[in-house]
Parts: sequence; C-alpha cells; structure tokens
Amino acid sequence: MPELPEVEAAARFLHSQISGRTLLAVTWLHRSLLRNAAADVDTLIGHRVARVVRVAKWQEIVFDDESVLVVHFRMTGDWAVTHRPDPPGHARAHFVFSGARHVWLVDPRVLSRITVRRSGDVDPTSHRIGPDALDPALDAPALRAQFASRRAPIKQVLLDQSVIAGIGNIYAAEALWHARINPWAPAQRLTLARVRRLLDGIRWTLALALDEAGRHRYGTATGRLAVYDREGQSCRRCGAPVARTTQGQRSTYWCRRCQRS
DNA sequence: TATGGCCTGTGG
DNA sequence: CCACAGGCCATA
Repeated sequence: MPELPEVEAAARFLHSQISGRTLLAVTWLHRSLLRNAAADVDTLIGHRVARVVRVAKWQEIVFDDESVLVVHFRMTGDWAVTHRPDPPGHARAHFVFSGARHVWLVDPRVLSRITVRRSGDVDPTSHRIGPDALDPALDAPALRAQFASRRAPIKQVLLDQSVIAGIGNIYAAEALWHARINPWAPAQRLTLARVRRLLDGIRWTLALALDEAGRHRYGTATGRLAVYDREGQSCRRCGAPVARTTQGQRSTYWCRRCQRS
C-alpha cells in the first residue's frame, strides 16, 4: 500500500473509522513490529482519537492529548477494520477502539514500523522530509532548487524523501514517463521547463492513483500504469517496448523512445 | 554513494 | 531453487 496516494487513502479511511473513538486495548501479533515501543503504545490506551493524518508516507493517529501513534507501512502494510475480533490474514497488531472497531495492521512482510510521539516531543524525522509532492506551494522553481545539488539520476532523486516526499518506485517511473524524461538524467541538469513537466507528471500520476486508491482501498492501480512492471509490453504513447533496468538496487521501467535524454 | 538488512510471500 | 517485491535505515 505504500506510496503517497495509498497512504493518504489509508489515513482518510482510518480517520473515518476511529476519529472520536477511544483506544481500549492493543495486542501485538508479531514481535518485530514494535521494537521498543510497546510500553509507549500502552500509554495511549484510554485516550480519544482527534484525527488521523498523513505526513509524507507516515500516518499519524493524533489523540486528544496530542500524543501521536506514528505508523509507517513500508512495503506491504495496510489497515483492516472489522466489527469482530477475528484477525484477518497477516494481521500483526490489533487495536480495539470504542464502538467495536477492531483495527488490524496487516502486513505480510512485517516491515511496518510503529512508534509513539508524546505531546511536546520533536518529531525526530521531520527534518529529513522534503516538501510534500502534493503541496500546492511546491512549484517548479522550488522543485528545481531541491534538485540543484543532486547529480544523481532523477529517478533515484525522486525516491529521496528529503528532496520531495511521497513518491515511491512505481510512481517515480510513471511520473517520468508522463514527463518524457529519461530516468538517468542527472537531477541538477534538468531545465526549468523539464522540471515543470515533471511536476505536472507527478501530480497527474498521484492524483489519478489517489482517486483509484480512495475507491478500492488496497492494491495499486496496476491496470492503468503506463510503464511500471510492463517490461517488453508496448508503450501506451508510442508503441515501443518498455525497457527495464536497475538504479540504486531498484527496478526502473521506461520507454527508450519517448524518454530519451 | 553503495551495500546489506529487515521479513515474508509470490512467481518463474 | 532463485529473483524479486510499493521503503527505509545502519554501516562502511
């Protein structure tokens, strides 16, 4: 579930399910998730949820005393909500809220992470989060400024959450395809016109995915992807076969014909 | 700037 | 059996 659109949809969904409700109990179904946070999470019991918000790819469940349960889905996390205490498959944590809301953190790979931030604590990760990809204040000159010191390939720079927050491996490829930009192009060498196109591509891609995620609430809009996971299939724009390479240990998909340097 | 690790599951 | 998977962090 894990890029900006899916996390945003998950946060909205969870908000609709638990805002105004009280946390009654927490059970851990897998050791690896909590690290040292279990005791901290217990301190949230008895508090009422004020809101659930997305910050980059994190979700913050904010309680009435402004303490925060911080959740990151990483690769395969998701929420499931039931009205009975029967765990769905791969359930790793169980949160019981008033009104018989059973919230399950479902994560086959168990890479999700949960921490607690007490009111007044400084978010230790906040300084490493760049502008949100959907922040209206992020315009092309601002994004270009973020790229200025980055000579790495643009595909890898898009995955750096301190440069721009919310984009992951799928939508980086999709956005570059929309913008007709070669994934290997050094980020700092992109002209303003290209950065503008890229920002358009990012927003188009994320908006489409958010719309999709809001209605399906799980999985990616894989049927509508232009290049990701389509190696050898024809480019939806020019018909040339989609290529695949590796950048920074991650797969990159792109069209050799319409995404030249 | 790269590499391995975290975990488990799926598909070739 | 192996390669690979929507993310991030620690380490060298």
